[in-house]
Amino acid sequence: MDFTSYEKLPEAFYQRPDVIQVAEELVGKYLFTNIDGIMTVGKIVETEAYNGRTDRACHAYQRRTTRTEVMYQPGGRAYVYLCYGIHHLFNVVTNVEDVADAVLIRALEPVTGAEAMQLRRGPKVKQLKLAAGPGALSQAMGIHTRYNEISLQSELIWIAENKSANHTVEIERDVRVGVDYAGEDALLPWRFYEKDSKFVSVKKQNPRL
DNA sequence: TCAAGGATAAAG
DNA sequence: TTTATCCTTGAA
Repeated sequence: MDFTSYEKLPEAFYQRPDVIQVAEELVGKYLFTNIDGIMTVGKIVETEAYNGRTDRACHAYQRRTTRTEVMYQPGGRAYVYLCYGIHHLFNVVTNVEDVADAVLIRALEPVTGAEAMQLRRGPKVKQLKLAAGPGALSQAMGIHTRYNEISLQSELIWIAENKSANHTVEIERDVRVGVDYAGEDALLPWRFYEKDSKFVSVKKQNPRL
């Protein structure tokens, strides 16, 4: 696979003030990991935005603790945390220092290293499900909470765009998954995914969006 | 439908 | 120190 037309997103991409826009623009970009000597690449097909100031669904909402501290760091780092004691969820920190925002990366379409993803996920997992869902995605890509806080300018985990792609992906918008605890903020249309992609984790939940 | 599982944050 | 809860998954 030739990646010469792929360019790593600069810190400035992540440090912009509107996490909603960043989440939307991350759909169609490419997540790379080079972990345990294995390069894996997937096209991002599903994301969610979390806003630390207004959004009850965000871990950093009205709190600055050991866990959420990384979200207060400058954009362009990884926020990886353990969910339900089992799943490592990968987020991208956005916005500037002291302003806590993040984008959850929820699903990928495998591009390179599908065999490695299959090995990490287990033999029974279907192709379409290799990285469909945030926990599955991290397992497929080798992402672990040990990589919390690392820079996305590193050679371990990064995101790139394909400069030679001549079509933009069509993007659908929906409510976020698994945030019922957030009251009315659970109704915000802050999930973005590639229209008609079979690699998305959850189908449309609110048809009016 | 439901159990798995460990870290987190707030309460005691 | 205890306890409820969690940005989920896959097998029943």
